[in-house]
Amino acid sequence: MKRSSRLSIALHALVHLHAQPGRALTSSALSTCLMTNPVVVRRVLGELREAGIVDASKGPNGGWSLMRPAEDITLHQVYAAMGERLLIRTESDPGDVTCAIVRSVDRVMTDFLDDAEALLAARLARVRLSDIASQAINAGFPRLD
Amino acid sequence: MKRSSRLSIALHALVHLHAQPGRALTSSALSTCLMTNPVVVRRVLGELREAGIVDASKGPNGGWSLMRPAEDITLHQVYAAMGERLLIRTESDPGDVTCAIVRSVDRVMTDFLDDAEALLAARLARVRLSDIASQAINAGFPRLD
DNA sequence: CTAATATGTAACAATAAAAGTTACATGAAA
DNA sequence: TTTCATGTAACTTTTATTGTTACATATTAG
Repeated sequence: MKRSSRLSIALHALVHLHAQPGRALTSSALSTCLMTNPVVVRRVLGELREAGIVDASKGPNGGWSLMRPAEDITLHQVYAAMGERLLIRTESDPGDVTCAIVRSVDRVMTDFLDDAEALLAARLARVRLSDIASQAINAGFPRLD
Repeated sequence: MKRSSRLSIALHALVHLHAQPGRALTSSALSTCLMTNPVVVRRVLGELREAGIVDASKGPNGGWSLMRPAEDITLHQVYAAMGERLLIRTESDPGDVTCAIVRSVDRVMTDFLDDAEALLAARLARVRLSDIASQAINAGFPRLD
């Protein structure tokens, strides 16, 4: 699989959990849907568990389930829970800090990105898991383009 | 060096060119300042050359120079010239396209990111190379924090 | 003209980040 | 108490980026 697919995996898993209310889904079952590995699913959902978005139960009939309705789960919560960065941070060589030019480039970029990050966070907060789920249901036709 | 440092390298190089008006700087000289390799500098500045931001001349006394004043070079132009992405694109497994959930997650994220990208582009267009350069000059004291 | 010098670029190596995998300890439930 | 699922460590594989070497091409000074 490609890079930075963790957020995509998380959202995909959450929609599946929402689509199967009442019963818990195992990381093994989810990993089949998501075409990945059970451990990868556990790693991703583990972070969402710490944020109180999902919960896991062990033993027979165990697995993952949502901790609150899809209307109350925003993309921003998911994004924050995973410590993900939507913005690529431009990095300079740490050995280069004595150069005033490098430092000012870094400062300008950092200021810009912090600002942009706040902007994105506000927008992410407006998208709910239920929005994605309803799109998935409406788009039940096999459009492959 | 770290990941996604190309934009940082580009800006750093541009400020150096601006700080030495009149004469061309070689990729070798720049690579020393930027603590990287001449070929890396040529690769990065080569993209800016195609966009008409800098130019390169060969032979003795050759090297790189700005094609227009720093006031007329915006971060957006640099960013666009390099085909860089400030936003990380979340990627799903291509084999997964038959799943309606994956497709709708992708669609929602793509829409969101396209929207955010446009927002960022507009903000980048407001920052000029001269802004960064003047910060570098004002910050001539050795603050290492 | 030619020697010196700089870019342009291909090809390959090294590095680092992300994901995949295996293995097993831990805990819950029937 | 057996079964099943998570939690997590350790390791391997994969991929993206950067670094490096090598050399062809072009330009300019002398």
